[in-house]
Parts: sequence; C-alpha cells; structure tokens
Amino acid sequence: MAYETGDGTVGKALGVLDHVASFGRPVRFSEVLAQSDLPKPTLYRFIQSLTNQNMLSYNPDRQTYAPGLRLLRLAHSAWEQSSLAPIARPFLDRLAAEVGEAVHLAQIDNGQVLFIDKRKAKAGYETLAQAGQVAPAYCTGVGKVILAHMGEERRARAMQQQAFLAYTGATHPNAYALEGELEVIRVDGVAFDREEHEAGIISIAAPILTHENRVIGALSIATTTQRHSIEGLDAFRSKLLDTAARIGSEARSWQSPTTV
Amino acid sequence: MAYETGDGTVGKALGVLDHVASFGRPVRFSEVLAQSDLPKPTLYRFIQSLTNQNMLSYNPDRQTYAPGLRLLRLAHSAWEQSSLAPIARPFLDRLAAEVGEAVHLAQIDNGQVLFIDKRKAKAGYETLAQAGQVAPAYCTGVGKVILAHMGEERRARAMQQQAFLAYTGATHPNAYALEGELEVIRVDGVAFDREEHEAGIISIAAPILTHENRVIGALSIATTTQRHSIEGLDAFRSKLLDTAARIGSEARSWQSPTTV
DNA sequence: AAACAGGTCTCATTATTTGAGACTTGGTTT
DNA sequence: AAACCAAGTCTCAAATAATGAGACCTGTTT
Repeated sequence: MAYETGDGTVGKALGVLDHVASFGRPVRFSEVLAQSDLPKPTLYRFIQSLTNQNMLSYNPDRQTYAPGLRLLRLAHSAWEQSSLAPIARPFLDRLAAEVGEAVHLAQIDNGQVLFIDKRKAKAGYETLAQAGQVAPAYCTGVGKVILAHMGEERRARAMQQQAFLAYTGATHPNAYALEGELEVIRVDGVAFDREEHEAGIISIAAPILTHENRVIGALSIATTTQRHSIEGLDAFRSKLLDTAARIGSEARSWQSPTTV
Repeated sequence: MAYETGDGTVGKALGVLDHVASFGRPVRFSEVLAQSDLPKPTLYRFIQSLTNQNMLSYNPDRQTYAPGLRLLRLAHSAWEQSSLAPIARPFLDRLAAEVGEAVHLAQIDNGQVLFIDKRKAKAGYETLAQAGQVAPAYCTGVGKVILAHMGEERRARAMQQQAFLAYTGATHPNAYALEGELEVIRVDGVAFDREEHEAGIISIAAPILTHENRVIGALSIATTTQRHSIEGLDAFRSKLLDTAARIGSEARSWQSPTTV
C-alpha cells in the first residue's frame, strides 16, 4: 500500500492509521508490513506512536492492532460539528415516522459515501448502513445523486476514486455507464439504487443542496424488494425532496467542509 | 495549551487535533493559536496538514476549523474492533428492556470515562451520555467503579488526571475523599452516582471484569431522582451485576487495549 | 540444539520540521 | 480614499527529528 504524500510525517502516520483500519479486523504488525511500502522500523515507529496516542489499540495477547478509542471521542465532536446530522436529525425522525422505511443521511468523504445518520425501518431487516460506515458512491442511491450534482472538477476527482467493482449484476461496470445515469439523475432530481450494491435492497435518494446549489449530502429512503418496487419508492419522491430541501435551507449557515 | 511530547511530530499533530476538538465548536486559527504554545507557522502547518487529511474540516466562509469527517469512518472501525460494544450489544438490549431505564456502557480513555453505547429509557429525559461522549471518572458511577477496580499503578496514573471540579454539591472535592469511596465500592461491588455529575441524575454501576479480574469497562443503569431513589436503584443490583459478569466472560478472548 | 520468523532496537545519515520574521489580504477607522 | 490594523500566509537558513540498513532479541518449530 502506498500512502498519500504531501503532508509530511503527519500524512504518512495517518496513512498507516487508515491502512490498519482498512483491514476491518485486528491485525499483526507483520500483516501491515507486508502490504506497506514503508521500511520495517519506520512502520514500527509509526504504529508505536499511534498506539501511545490511543489512536490504535494493542492487544498484547494476540499481538494485534486495531483503531483506538481516542477516535470515538474525536468522532463525536466531528459528528456534532462537521456533519449535517445535528441539523437533519428532527427531519430524519419525521420522515422515518411518515414513510415507515429506513432513512439514511450521507455525505461524501474522499470519494466514498459516508453514512452520517440513519433511522431503522419498523421491520427488522438491516441494510449495510450505519453511522460512520462507508459505501461506494457509484452504486448507491446517495452516492450517485451526490456525484450527479457535483461541479465538474469535484466530480472528475471523485470519479477517479471509484473502484467499479461489480457487487451485483446491476452494478455500473465503469465510469462511462455511470456518467450516462448521472445525466438522467441531474434532470430527474432523484437517484434510484436498483439493487446495485446489495441484492434485494433498493433506495430512492435526493440531494441536499445549499442555497448556492452546492451538494453537501444526500438523503435516502431504503427498502427491500420484498416490500416495494422502484415504482413504489417513487411514491415517496415528493416527501423525500421536500425533506431534503428543508435540511438544505436549514443548513444555510453551515458550509460544506472541504468535501473532497 | 501544552501538547504531549514523546511521540514526535505525530504526537504534536494529534495534540493539535485534540485541542481543536476540545473547543466543542468550530474555531478560528487565531483562537487556537492564542491557547497554544506552538509558534504561529508551526501551528498553521499542522492545521493545514490535518485539514488536507480530512481530520479537520474548514469552513471558508467563517474561517473556522472543526474535527473532520474522516474521524467518523475511523471511529466506526474503532467501535467495532476495539470496544466492548459489539460484544455487549445484546446484553444491553435485554437489560434496558428489563429495567426500563437508561443503560450505559463505558470504558476508560486517558483517565476519562468514554461512553461506548447506551440505551435510552422509555421516558423522554436525556442524560448527558452519548456514544463517543466523555465524562469525568471521579464523579460518575461508571468512572468510580472502574477506578476502584484498577490495579495500583493504573489507578495512580488515572487519579492524576482527575480535575475534581465541583459539578454539584455532591461531587468529591479531591483525591482523598474519592479514595475513601473507592474502598467502599471495591468491597460492595457496585458504585452509585449520587447526583455528583448532574443534579437530578443518579446511577448504579458495575465493573466489567476479565477472567483475570482486570477491569475493561463498566455498565450502569441511570435514572432521575424523580423516578427512583438510590435505594430504588439498588433493586437492580443483581440484574446489573449479572449482566456485567456475562459481558465480561463473553469478552474473554477480547483483551483490554492499552487502556491507559 | 539449530534454524527460523516475528518483533524490537541502534545509530550515523539524511531529510524534514522548525520558527523568526516578512509579506499579503480583507476589513475597519480616520 | 488613505491609513491602519489584525488575521492569515509564506520564506528560508538553522536545528532537530525522521529515516532505514542491519543487528539483536525471543519465542516457536523442525
């Protein structure tokens, strides 16, 4: 794994942190080393520093590292101060109660969809989404609707970051296929996820725009194919657009924070 | 503000991150500078790097910095991998349903109580606690019960980190007063918060111990003085202790991660 | 008992951080 | 409109801290 350059030691250390987190499970030093282009002692020192700092936690029994608890504290501030969540919260509550389906609030972080908040459907099924969780932009409703409303340069950069893995048969296989749909979404105003990320899960998503029409997030209603068809979801369109618009105007004073 | 030393550039940068987060609101560069012992260009470069890295977000309109969204992604991994939450989740659900009061799961991070998960009471009142939120150890049920069960050296270090601010009239004013209660808690097995942190809020807390009797967290039932007395809370003692013990034994394989 | 692999440490070299100060910018006062 | 001021940004030589080849542990396997 090659770490981002340009921010000196700090950037490299954070690259290591991301790398460890990317495993999704506690990892041994040697596993990280094998995938890293840093020399052994250098990587070792970074991991030591991060562990001292509680950014990583160390399990002495298994000799494994995992993201540390200090991140929870920091993320709490981030959620309160840099995300749409505090503003959107009452709107999510109301929308979720009205439609009786799962509602997701998402923003973009580094080309990926980042779920900021969610409301569960009454029924017990679970989508993959949870606060803090990430998903690809190119095959989710929220991701596509945000991409569609980005400015040229921002979108170009974000498109570079898409992996275009075929999660299901419906997943867009490449940028070209996706660009076509983005055009449609831009005109239509909402995006649909037609089981592109997870079989059996569909959604309708609307952009959250500032008064200057900058996308700062997206709102979606997700359900299963058992409960609704795409046409059925379309019935929520006006409620969804309305809620998204309200959140956008409420967020007037709030400014999209360096949303890459 | 003096930043921790000992972890080189990485430690300093993370100190800056904490510093920004500690304001609890978006801050201007000059505000941070005024409280920092770093020279202007040095602080400036750190903040620039952190912003590039999405660890801080920048609001160009107001020229303010706040913790960034990248932290949410990382915290999600931390929560799943380094905290007791995934293990404890079903136990919390059950306990909360049985007692009908707020249930909190907490661990220690850098001498402070860090809330990892919670269940709301049926009734609408809110305690201060939320996942990712921190509270002082010396005046909360969970904090005191963890301190009481720590080993000597760990406790000594943790006691140094307590501020002993008098939140209410019932707050322990100093280490000496607290040490006395810790002794009692160690014998009794549970700790009570008698409105020491927040007027009107009381709780009963039990430690979560490994098979080697190391404290790795705490579980509490919190309520208001309107609804219960301390004696009323004591009625939950056996349920609470039982649940905490189950979580502890479930966490056998899990090892307390460098819990400072 | 020898070989091995994973992890930790050392230290001279090298590159990076450092920070005084100068510059730029945007807004406010005279 | 000019002068002023404060906040933010940039420059560059000096100083410090990061770097990484390799040696050294330490526990495990053959």
